[in-house]
Amino acid sequence: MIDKTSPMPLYFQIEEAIKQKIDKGEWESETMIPSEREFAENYEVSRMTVRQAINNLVNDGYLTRQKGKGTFVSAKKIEQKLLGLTSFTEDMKSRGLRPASRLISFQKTTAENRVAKALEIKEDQIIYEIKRVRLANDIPMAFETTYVPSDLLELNESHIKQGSLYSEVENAGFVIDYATQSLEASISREAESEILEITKGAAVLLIKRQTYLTTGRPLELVQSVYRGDRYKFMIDMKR
Amino acid sequence: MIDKTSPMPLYFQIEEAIKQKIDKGEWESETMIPSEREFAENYEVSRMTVRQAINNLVNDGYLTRQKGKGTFVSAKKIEQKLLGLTSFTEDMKSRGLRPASRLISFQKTTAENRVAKALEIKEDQIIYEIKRVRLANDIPMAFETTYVPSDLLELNESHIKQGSLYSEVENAGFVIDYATQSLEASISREAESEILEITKGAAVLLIKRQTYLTTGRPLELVQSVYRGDRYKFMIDMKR
DNA sequence: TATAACTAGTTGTCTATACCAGTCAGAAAA
DNA sequence: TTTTCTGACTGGTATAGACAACTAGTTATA
Repeated sequence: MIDKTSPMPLYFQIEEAIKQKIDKGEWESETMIPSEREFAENYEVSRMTVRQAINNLVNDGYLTRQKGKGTFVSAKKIEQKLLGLTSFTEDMKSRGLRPASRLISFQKTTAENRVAKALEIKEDQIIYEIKRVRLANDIPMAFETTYVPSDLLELNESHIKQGSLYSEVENAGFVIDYATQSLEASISREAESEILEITKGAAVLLIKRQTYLTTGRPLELVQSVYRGDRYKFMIDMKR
Repeated sequence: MIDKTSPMPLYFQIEEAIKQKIDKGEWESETMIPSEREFAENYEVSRMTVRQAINNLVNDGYLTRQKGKGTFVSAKKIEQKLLGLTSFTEDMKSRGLRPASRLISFQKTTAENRVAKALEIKEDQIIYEIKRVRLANDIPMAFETTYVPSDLLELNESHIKQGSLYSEVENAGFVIDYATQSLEASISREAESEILEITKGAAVLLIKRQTYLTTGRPLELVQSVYRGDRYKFMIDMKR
């Protein structure tokens, strides 16, 4: 499992071995992984070498250490890293609210000019268009429209209904690299007012997000209309 | 400089010592810092301990290593990270607009409850209250109110008019550590409408920012009302 | 029974040492 | 003069061991 004659550093090999077990689901979230001393004995390396491997994985967010207890597999990675940026679900949970979604429509269609530009595709290319109402404690919070190029992923309604779009992205072997987001204040139009259960002309927060893969290709364009009276966008910038 | 009897880990003390030299400007960007072996000898600790300190600073983006050459101070970090978060001026410049300010009022007053809580001071404590209109290409963009505890800094009108508040902070030897920000959509009230030259009831973006020093003390509370029709808040999340 | 002390297991900190792998300048050889 | 080599520097990898700090369960004690 570990090749001491390889030019690859031992700690790196151990790192990959652990990452694989996590990615393959052998070690699930919250699982305690073997202790540093166990690793050291099994792989016949020093404990410090094991620590270097684990340290890197902790820095990358794969693992969490707890003094006196052990080292544990972190919750899913993408959700953590782009927290608040990608996931309505996580955003609401962190505020102590119960998130839910109601699918309004799901269809394949051709990209109109504005969307095509954002997704860097041709105007007549087929895309998925997903419209959802996002709820917190059963109160409508936002109206969200997502656009995804259909040549990237194979999607159907059940994917959207039960799980995260991002787990599908992962399954397809794609990795999200970064996202850009814009926020602006506006006044609700007729269409949104009804769905969000607010009066026409009420304040709304328009959030537009574009997510990019490590390949450089845009994965999605998400446009959300949040209720101004119920939603506050929070952001922390450290050091 | 390093206290071996302290309960603080040695690597942490070394970390802080290096950070200080960087923050104080003693070691500028691109400067090569002493080698790991030098540190070890000077502080009378093992090289591995020095490496742990440096590793953390590399992970935090303060330093970069180059095998065979040395370890170097990274380009300025605070400006990078907090850019667009702290400075209206920089924000506008990056959009190709010409920023300007018009001072509406500058006074010493006592903190009301809400402000006192945010600044973590007592309700009757003296604070500066600075009200400004922020302009971009001579068009009113935002109405900004800043609150700063008066025991932290000595401020007067000319400080505000000519320069940045932040250069005063620096002069006083303080270092900004992090900031939290919230954004929400609302409807303009009478008072702002006039100043921002918009109709009452137009969409506005309320931005509230709290800035904290490395000492843990809040430096300022800033409340801004941005015109919804002219301002879009942009944010990039990488990795 | 309730509390205190112990114990085995965990990660955290630290040492002293060794050798490997790039970098660069100056000495030696062509 | 130009090229090559050598040596002294840098950070990178790895070892073996020690003790501290914390956790949780067990055992001894009041």
